[in-house]
Amino acid sequence: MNIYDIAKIAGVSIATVSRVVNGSDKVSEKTRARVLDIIAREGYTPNVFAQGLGLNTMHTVGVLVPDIADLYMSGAVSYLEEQLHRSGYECILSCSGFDLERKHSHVQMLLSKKIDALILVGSTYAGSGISNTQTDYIREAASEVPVFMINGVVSGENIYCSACDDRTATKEAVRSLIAAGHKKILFLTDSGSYSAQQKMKGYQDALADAGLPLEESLMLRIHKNRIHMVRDELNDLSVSNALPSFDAVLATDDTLAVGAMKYALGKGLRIPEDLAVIGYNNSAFSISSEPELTSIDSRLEDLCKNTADTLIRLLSSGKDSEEGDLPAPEPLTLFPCRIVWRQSAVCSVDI
Amino acid sequence: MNIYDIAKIAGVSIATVSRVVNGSDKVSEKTRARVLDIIAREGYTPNVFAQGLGLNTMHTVGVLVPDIADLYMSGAVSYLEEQLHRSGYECILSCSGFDLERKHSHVQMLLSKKIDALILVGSTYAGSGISNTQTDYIREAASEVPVFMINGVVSGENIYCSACDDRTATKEAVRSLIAAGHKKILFLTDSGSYSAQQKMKGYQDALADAGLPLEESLMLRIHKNRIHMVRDELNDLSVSNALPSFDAVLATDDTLAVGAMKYALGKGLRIPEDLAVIGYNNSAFSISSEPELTSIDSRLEDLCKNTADTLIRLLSSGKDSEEGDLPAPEPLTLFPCRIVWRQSAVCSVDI
DNA sequence: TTGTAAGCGTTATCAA
DNA sequence: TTGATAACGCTTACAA
Repeated sequence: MNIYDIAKIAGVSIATVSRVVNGSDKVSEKTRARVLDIIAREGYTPNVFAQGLGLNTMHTVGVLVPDIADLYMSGAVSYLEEQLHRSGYECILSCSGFDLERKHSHVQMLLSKKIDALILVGSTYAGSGISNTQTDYIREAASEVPVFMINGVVSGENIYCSACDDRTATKEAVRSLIAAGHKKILFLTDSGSYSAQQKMKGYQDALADAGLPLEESLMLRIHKNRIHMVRDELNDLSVSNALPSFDAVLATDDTLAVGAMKYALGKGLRIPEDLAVIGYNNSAFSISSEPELTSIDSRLEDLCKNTADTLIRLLSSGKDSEEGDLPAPEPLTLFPCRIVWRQSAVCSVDI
Repeated sequence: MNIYDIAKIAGVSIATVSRVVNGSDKVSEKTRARVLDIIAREGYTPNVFAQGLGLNTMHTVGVLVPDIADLYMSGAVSYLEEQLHRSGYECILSCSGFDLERKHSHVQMLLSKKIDALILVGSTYAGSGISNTQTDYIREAASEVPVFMINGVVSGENIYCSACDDRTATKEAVRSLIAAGHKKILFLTDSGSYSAQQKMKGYQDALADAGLPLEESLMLRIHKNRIHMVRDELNDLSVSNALPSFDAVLATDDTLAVGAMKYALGKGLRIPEDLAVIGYNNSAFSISSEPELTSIDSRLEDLCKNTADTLIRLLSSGKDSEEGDLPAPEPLTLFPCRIVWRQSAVCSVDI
């Protein structure tokens, strides 16, 4: 059942059917009603490939995540999909992992599907910030479609970033740990991404402000972010005397924090008395653990809302252009984080 | 840059370029090399809309989940996406929620995108099994493309289901609880789906086998599956004396189980001495909690592998048809579950 | 081995 | 208000 069939049944031309389908006002009410009727009765839907060929869009957005099984990413996709779907866009989801080459090839594949825009979720796509070569493929992509980054900052034409102020948040959290009397605070991460680096800077800021020394060994990067693997890796380090003593942990992800708590519990330490723990992202893991985890809320929902809003605005500008020419979107929107205090670390400063 | 441009540069016809792109063997090596060279140099990729129009496929699969933020669904999508991507298919992800009307409209929308197949993740799409009207839209969809169900059973032409044997697994788990001396076992669910019903039947089987009475009030369906909401709902019921006393819980999802543990901890109960708890799905929540949660592994990865395999097999049959005509796929593949014993309930039977 | 040309199902321009 | 027709970029018989 295609547009010719409908036209034949209705006794009109395909142009008229097309006008009816697309809600043109240059159709008589009588014709419109009849055609609409037939369309409904025959269950006709326009062929999206043909539409795509003519209009050069299928109203899809590419969404790339390193790992959809991670609560942070799946939360982001959940927010994004909801908003985009409501505006008539569907998501082509792709999972790239953390390897640069695979990220690049996944982006290429998404572009080849003629997506209207590309969303990259997670700071891993921002590279380490050391060199531009790690993010050149993003600028390359941005020459074809607008690119949106969630919690990553990359500069370039047609690239729009939404991130939260990890540096300030981490600094505040560590300041509170220091105020509570902690002296040996372990910074625990599994990543060297832009975001992880910002957090580390915030950690260092707080230490510097308090006049505490910066100990290399207290900034620990481990390899896995699965709870038991984190626990085991800490145990291994401890056994081989490679782990300095510490009385608090600031982890760049809730799973790392829970892993650290498992390690501590195994050692018979009391939380937060012997060891205070602060996680990141305020995920469901922060309330599933025992004691429940103080965690930094990275404002994921707001980042996603902001992203979806500007995406829609950008894609629909130039269309009806009724909208009075809104100002160009910001290349970077930064949201302040919020610390959610629970039992694993208590608040001891005004924030 | 389109096929005409490449043809012109290479001094051949578009048919030849097309043949080169599609790896036809009816091209001389010399021509192929030259064309390939130009394609690479110019960075040409075929327009997928035009390809779609001609071939009536864009190599996409629709993946519908009620809620991608749920660990079960995001785990499923993770496995599926990986397998499908490897076979050259991309996923259009859509989140429908649990409302029948929205499920239907999301399926329609996916079909309108001319997907090659549809995957429905989660037993919610199987309806309650009471009436066929709840699943008619699935059979309707199956008349257009093959439909695959993950952990849901719906009968119909062109519908392929992968599920795990929830009934037997639950029965075994409850049998163990009974053997350990538990008499008042709470069956805790948030769903009336096919899968939840199978689990309830398994629960009832075990009670019947042990000659224990079936108490209506011990089969509790609550409304939310967020940890704190579960805890609070149990607390509310307890306060209003609507909660029977119980010494064990079998929950149809790990989050429910963790919520029940939070409730118990709030009451000062010891786990598993005063209250044994068994969850479902063996998700990361089962190891993030304290004590860690005994949970029934619903074999998600195997369900997804099976689904992706038969999907690929089905879609590529009739193509090269080199494959010696494999047998038709089974309409239902059932996997046995595995119980993963941790601290919240100990194993007291041979399984 | 290569080229010509029809067909895929729309949208949009231009005439009527 | 309507209709005829070109254009979108590809695949694939069929011819050469």
